[in-house]
Amino acid sequence: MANKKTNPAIVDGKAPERMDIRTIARAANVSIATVSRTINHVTTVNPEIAKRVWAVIDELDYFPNTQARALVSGRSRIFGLIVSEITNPFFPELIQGFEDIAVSHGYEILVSSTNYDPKRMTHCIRRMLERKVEGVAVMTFGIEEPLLDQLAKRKVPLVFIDVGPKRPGISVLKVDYHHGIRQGVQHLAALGHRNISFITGPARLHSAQSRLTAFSTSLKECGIAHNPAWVIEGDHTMEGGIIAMERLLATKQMPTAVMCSNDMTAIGVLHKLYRAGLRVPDDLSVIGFDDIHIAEVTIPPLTTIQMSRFDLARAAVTALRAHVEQPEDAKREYNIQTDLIVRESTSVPCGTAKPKMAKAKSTGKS
Amino acid sequence: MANKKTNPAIVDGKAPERMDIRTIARAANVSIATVSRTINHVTTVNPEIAKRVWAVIDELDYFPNTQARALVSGRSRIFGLIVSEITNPFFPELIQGFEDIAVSHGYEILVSSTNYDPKRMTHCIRRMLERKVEGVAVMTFGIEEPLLDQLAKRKVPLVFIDVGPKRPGISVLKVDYHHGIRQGVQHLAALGHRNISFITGPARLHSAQSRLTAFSTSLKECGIAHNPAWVIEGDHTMEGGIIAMERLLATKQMPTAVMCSNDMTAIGVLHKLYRAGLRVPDDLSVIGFDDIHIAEVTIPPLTTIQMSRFDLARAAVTALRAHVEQPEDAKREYNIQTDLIVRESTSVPCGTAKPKMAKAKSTGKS
DNA sequence: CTGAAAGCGCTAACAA
DNA sequence: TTGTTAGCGCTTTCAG
Repeated sequence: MANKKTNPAIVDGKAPERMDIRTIARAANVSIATVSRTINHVTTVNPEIAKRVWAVIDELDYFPNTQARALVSGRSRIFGLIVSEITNPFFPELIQGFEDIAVSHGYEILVSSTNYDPKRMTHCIRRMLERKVEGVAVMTFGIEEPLLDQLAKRKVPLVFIDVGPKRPGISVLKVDYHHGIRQGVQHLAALGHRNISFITGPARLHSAQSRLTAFSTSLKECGIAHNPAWVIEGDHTMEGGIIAMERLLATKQMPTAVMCSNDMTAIGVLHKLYRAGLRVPDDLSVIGFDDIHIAEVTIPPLTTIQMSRFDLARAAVTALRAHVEQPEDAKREYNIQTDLIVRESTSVPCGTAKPKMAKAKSTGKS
Repeated sequence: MANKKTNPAIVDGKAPERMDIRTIARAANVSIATVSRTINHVTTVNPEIAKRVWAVIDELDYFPNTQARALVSGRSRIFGLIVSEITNPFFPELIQGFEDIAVSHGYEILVSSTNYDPKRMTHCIRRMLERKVEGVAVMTFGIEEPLLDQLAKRKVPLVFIDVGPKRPGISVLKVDYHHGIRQGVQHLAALGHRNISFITGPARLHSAQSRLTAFSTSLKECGIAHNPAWVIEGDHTMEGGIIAMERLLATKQMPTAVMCSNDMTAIGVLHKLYRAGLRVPDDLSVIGFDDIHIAEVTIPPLTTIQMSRFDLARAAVTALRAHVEQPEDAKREYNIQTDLIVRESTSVPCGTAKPKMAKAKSTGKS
């Protein structure tokens, strides 16, 4: 009784129940192969016929089954995106860009946040592998080895930030931390600051190290002494910023300015200073890093170093696509710039030019 | 002549190239059906054999191809999650919870933000349909009709916030705005405020309307007059909060307290007041809504009404799973509570005697 | 340029 | 309890 592919819709005259490629083929009076070619814009299809097929597709409101497509073609058209923690505003802004760009190129994205938990990381890699992602952007500012092995073993194209193994299929987004951080230090130096503290990110994160290194290098460039007691370890969270600032307040000699490894830390610092009754920037200047959206409205608005989420997202997608679509001309490295954004959390050192006012009132505004 | 499924790996003695179910079956000396049953924990499999199969699976580091599985079973195990804008901190916190819970039940999630753009919305529905999501949580605080039609037509289970059509396969998360907002108004009233302003969300969003209604109702309950001039339309963004506050500052008679439809608006308000040289809560009390993470460290820390992202996420996943797995006992409605969190942005009205310590769960630290 | 047919890797009857 | 087999909906040779 070999009825070929037995689509009931075809057997009797009733309205097709299953909206599949066969239904379209039948309605357009062509073979499923032709429908497939039409959908995939294969140029050898007779334009007349293609038009007819499209008409049917539109009329019946048909769209191909992605699962089936992926299964047979081996291409899922999904990119994975792993971030440290989605609740840090930096990441949603990055995700947004990544999504927009990926989607505009026909890819879907699978986001997952690891919360710095190796277990989660492993699990999330596994999920991505199961869903057969065609590439993964690891935007965690720090590489976990086991992760890498799992992914590399399956030969999934990867993009990292800052550092990554030099291997085919892997690209790295090189962030020029030094450029922006030097601007920040110079800005502080120009204001007259000589005693500058730095609150780092988690010590094991490579990007946090890079930022710290950029800071001390810049300090040297400005001929400013580097006081190790003023380097406090934070963890890129507000809470970490608060704790770090507490520790800083407890030191013998206070700095006149603080640079933070990211904006969330700076927000924590601002908060702690507020609690301590200290004014920013009158008593202490504060500089952040990232330039997340809310940095514009902190009190006072945060002077910070901008790292473009959009550039990061675009470079990541570009790299991944290159690996998938034209492996030969996939670049190994992409450069990302950073730049100082001066707002109002920086000023001359305490006791310098501006006379202290008795009351903490509004500081200079635009 | 029918070599069965011709897996080259099986033909010769070399290491298997394709890691599929057949490779496992062969290595474990069973049929692929048995492997499939083992993986799916079908109880009729002989424990001895199952053990052997699992051993092989572990050894070869095999995992099933999700695409194939989805294709044949008709179950993608993907839930869609649509949010308004991922860059509003409220949403990442919700996404995080949704992801955690969904993943713990074996579902993957596809997130997309509409940015209040109907075009994006349509496109994103389409993408979800193509990926064959088994359900969609529409966490946009406002329904767009066309969206609904598209999804409903395909009979995809849906979860909405606040309102949604009463139809099988659709659940609604009823947020009890009134409970928390009344607490807020009472808190203000107890402090002595009689002149209270409300900055709304986008007028077309149902949730924004509900919050406003809850506000005016609560006002009446406290016997406070409702002054329409003090109801300003915002848009749930910081910028909107700034603009709304500007308009409020321009009114003839200023209120002594402001309630905001969400925390981002409140943050904008705080910023504008800072700019205007006004102190919070001395000159004006401010209350937010949502209790996003940074509300704890705004300056001053924000008194706000908490709506649990985690409860929302859990209810959404629960509802979706119910529709998929036990349609008969899927609930139509789920209730979400809201509660006042008193911090430091509220105090007695300007000009009143001495501020007294606010009671309730104050989070005053050091 | 178009159609027939062979699977992609897996699940789910149906047999044994 | 286990194995055999027929597809899920689509892409892709390979003929015609």
